[in-house]
Amino acid sequence: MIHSTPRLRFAPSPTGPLHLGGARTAMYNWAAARALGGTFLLRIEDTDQARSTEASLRIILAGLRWLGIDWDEGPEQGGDYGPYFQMQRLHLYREAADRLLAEGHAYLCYCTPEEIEVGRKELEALKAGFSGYNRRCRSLSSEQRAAFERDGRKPNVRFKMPDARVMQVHDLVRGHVEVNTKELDDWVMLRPDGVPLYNFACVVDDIGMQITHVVRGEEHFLNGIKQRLLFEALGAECPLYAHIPLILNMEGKKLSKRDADTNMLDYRDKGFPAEAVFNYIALLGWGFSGDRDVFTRAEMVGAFKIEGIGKSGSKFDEEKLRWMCGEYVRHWTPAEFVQRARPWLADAVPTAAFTTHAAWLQNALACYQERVAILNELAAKVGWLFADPAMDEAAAKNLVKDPASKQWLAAYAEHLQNSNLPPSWPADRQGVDDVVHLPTKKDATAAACAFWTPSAIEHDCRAFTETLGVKFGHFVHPVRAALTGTDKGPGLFDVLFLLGKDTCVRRLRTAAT
RNA sequence: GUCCCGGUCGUCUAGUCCGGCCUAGGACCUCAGAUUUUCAUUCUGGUAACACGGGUUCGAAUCCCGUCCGGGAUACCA
Repeated sequence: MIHSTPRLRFAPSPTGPLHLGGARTAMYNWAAARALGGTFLLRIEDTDQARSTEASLRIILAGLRWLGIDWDEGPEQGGDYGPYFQMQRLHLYREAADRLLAEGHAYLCYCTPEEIEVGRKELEALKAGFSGYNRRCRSLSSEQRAAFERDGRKPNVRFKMPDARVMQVHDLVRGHVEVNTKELDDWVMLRPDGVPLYNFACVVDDIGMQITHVVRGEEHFLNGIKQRLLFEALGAECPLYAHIPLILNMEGKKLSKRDADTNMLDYRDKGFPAEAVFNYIALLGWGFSGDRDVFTRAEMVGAFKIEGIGKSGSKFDEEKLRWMCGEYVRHWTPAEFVQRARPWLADAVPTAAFTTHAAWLQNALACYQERVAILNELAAKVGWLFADPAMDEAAAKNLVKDPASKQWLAAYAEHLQNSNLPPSWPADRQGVDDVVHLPTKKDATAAACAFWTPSAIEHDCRAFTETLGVKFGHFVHPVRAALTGTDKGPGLFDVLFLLGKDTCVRRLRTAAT
């Protein structure tokens, strides 16, 4: 190991939001740093001035925070190895470039883009395989150089690649790989305006920030070769590299806007639990164990090894992500569920329900905890709790399936009128044991409180259907339709309990007419 | 074109390094059943894979070679 403490980084360029792939890269670096007891830092690669924006940076940082990926050094955090924005480190690149120039590892290139293109075409015509920059400026005489300067040409700084050196490298994920440097260009390190290009800035900073491990997408594999050479030229030891496969869509193509939300914050805003998204992303190329795939961040850190990342590409599966979300939602306590769902309920639930009728609301929402995976699905389901619902098609059908059902409803309305059904929200429900946490504690006994519990209501209802001479199974469907306007949802007696006497009676009578 | 990497159920993967414990395990999806007042949850069970062809070996998903397919790279983007 190069440095005593492992130091890892995530180095996004703020040219767009934090997407799935970036989130995974950040996560693996983060997890490795935490697992190794090292430092995780953020470095902002903002050298693409045309595309970098402040807004993107904010979105990236928010996305990371949302996923629970925290950094020890970087933006809004500081640290001893800053600055952490590349545009604030230009002098460091200039220095390194001068050194490389002086030591003969780099040279000035005066070629115009057009000239480079012409050179490339010529090499291509040779059909010798590799085609790139023809290295014309490598061997410029001082006269030629002076002539270019007189023409007002401003030089790039190019790195001198070895002609045909076989690089034997070890990649933490790919293992032993050999690459011949003849496949590589003399690449540009520094532009005339002093702004560095990716490979150069990356290495100068990895040295400066004492990075020990680099986990990044496989599109950087060849960059890794260029970078190793640069580390060597600069007399520094290079970090351990791990190049991981990309995330693909279900067709095996590059993930696009059509396949998944490209912005992590979209998942947040739709109500995907962050823990679930984190958990799911972790699984894209890494396995917790042979027989478990639900785990906490801490458990991941405990089990994570860079070498354990898979070599084959993985496809993003929305269905499994959705399942994972449900898995997390169901494990929250009812109180937690209310609290976490609240932002998505602003329009669907009256504020008073959260404050003066919190216990009642908690009961009501608890009924949906196993029926919802993504929080934005909730609002559309709970309307019947607060306002007389419109009847959907399936419910309307259930209402008329049996010609006698309207009579049942009318009779049941009368029956409930004289019953111990709890009062309706938002009327005073004092004395009602609203803390039964439906639907998990249906067995609370009727004797325990002044008003009926769901199980007591059911008991009574079964008896009632008998006196009515109707099969219980037939009876419940029209009642559910009348009360909720749909044919799905919580247990019917939870519905009655939550709605209370006045509302139930009113809706039954309305449906009976 | 050239170079690099990969290929286990439809999907994510375990197993591959150190061949036998793999008649290939788990999860999602799907199907069937159970529970049930609906939906959902839960439970039980089923379908489903070592890309193909050659080797090596007593024995190969695991090692070797070839083929095919997929991905990545080949910038004054990162």
